[in-house]
Amino acid sequence: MSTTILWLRRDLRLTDNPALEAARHCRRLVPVYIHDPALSGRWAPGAASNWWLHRSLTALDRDLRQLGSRLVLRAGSTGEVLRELIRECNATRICWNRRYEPGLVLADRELKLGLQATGVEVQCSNASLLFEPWEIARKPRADATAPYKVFTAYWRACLERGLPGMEAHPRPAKLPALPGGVASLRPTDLGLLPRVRWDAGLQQHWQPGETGALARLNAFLENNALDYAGARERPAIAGTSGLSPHLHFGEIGPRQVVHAAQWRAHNLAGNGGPQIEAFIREIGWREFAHHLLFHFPDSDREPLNHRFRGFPWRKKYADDLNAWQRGRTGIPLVDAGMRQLWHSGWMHNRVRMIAASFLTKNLLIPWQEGAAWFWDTLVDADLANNSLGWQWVAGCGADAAPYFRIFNPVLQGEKFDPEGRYVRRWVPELSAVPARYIHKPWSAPPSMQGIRADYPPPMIDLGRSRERALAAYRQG
DNA sequence: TGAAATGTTGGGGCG
DNA sequence: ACGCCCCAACATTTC
Repeated sequence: MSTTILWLRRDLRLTDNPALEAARHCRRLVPVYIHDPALSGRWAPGAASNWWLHRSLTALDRDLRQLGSRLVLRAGSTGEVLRELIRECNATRICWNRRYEPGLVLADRELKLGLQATGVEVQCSNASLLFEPWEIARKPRADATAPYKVFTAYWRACLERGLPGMEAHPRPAKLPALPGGVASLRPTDLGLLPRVRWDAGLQQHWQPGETGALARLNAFLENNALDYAGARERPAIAGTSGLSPHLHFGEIGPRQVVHAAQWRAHNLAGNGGPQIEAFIREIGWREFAHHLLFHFPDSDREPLNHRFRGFPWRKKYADDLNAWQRGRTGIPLVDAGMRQLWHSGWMHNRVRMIAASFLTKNLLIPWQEGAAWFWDTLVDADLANNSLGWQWVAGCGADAAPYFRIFNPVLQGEKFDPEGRYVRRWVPELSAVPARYIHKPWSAPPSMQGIRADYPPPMIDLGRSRERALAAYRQG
């Protein structure tokens, strides 16, 4: 009887895991995670992402042990580690779930061919997307296909094809045991945790791992789904699902999410439907992002719209970029968002758009700088989502916001955080400012300012910088 | 998944 | 009763 290796990557779960499903019918199963920093190329994961990974691997090992198995941790060059492991345990078969980032696709293909050439059976599956990136395509001519570049058209094509709503592969009740004597590193050996323990904030906000992911999903569908469309716009409310980091690491899959959401809609008599539909559409944006990055593999750093290649971004902006990163722009809603990010490894989506608009439009700093900072600080840092989001805001992406759409953080605050609860939570220097002025404390009469002295004045005039951006975008 | 400027309408105060 | 102004509320357009 055979020994099978289950190579886990961004699919750190036991439910609805096609590679696990393919692998588990064997005599001996070797679940392995390989830490191979060289593989991430120019996008080495940031500290927040590494923190999450550490916790997630720990949780996965615990879950595997409950089923009579455990997680083997190795570090080094992926190909060498796998070959060595195959030799060590006489494995005849290896199963994994695909990744779609540029570089990894090619590396996987080479690895697969190399392993097959040595007589190892390789089986690849899809655990992380509703549709493979090549599965949805336009047909501009009868004899040609092309990737979508407009979300609504893309999503319509997905819906017409039909979302995979089938029941997920259930979590196995038991897994084949590991062969004896397979060595493993401990999670701490991977050096993923920060040397300076700044992660207390992350700790209190998140529960990495499959159990935490499923708890999030259920709590969201139970408590927030009914009012999703409205509540998700309000950063002071926990109205979003909070699933993004869990989805990134594959602690839960989009098929499970969609299936559970549709089931919930089915049980919500009447008006629940549109709300759930709005939620599933956000899963659609995630799919669209992966579709785009797969077909335009340099869109993580080059504008998709080539007219932006010579765009007049500012050249010297180190101090301004630093003020934005630290949440010291003097614009309350922007600062609140940037501090939420730093403290919790996450930022509410509406505030992401506003903070990104401020950086790229009001400050005219290249979107790549913002993307790099988000990459370093977000627990849900995901190359496809991050690249699409920044290009969308900057106006150079697919289906992008038109150049003249410049968020006014004051109006956005008054609209979506009317009492200023979000700002007060993350910018305590402003906690005594009356609601009327919380989003524009500089305009409060001196008698009732309530700003603590350590809060900076606005670093830039919103009106004038808006005009400057419009001029730059018109000519660019 | 904007904002700001401009245009239109209609009610109320007032001479 | 009437015209006029003011301005809020809403709609349209422009960036």
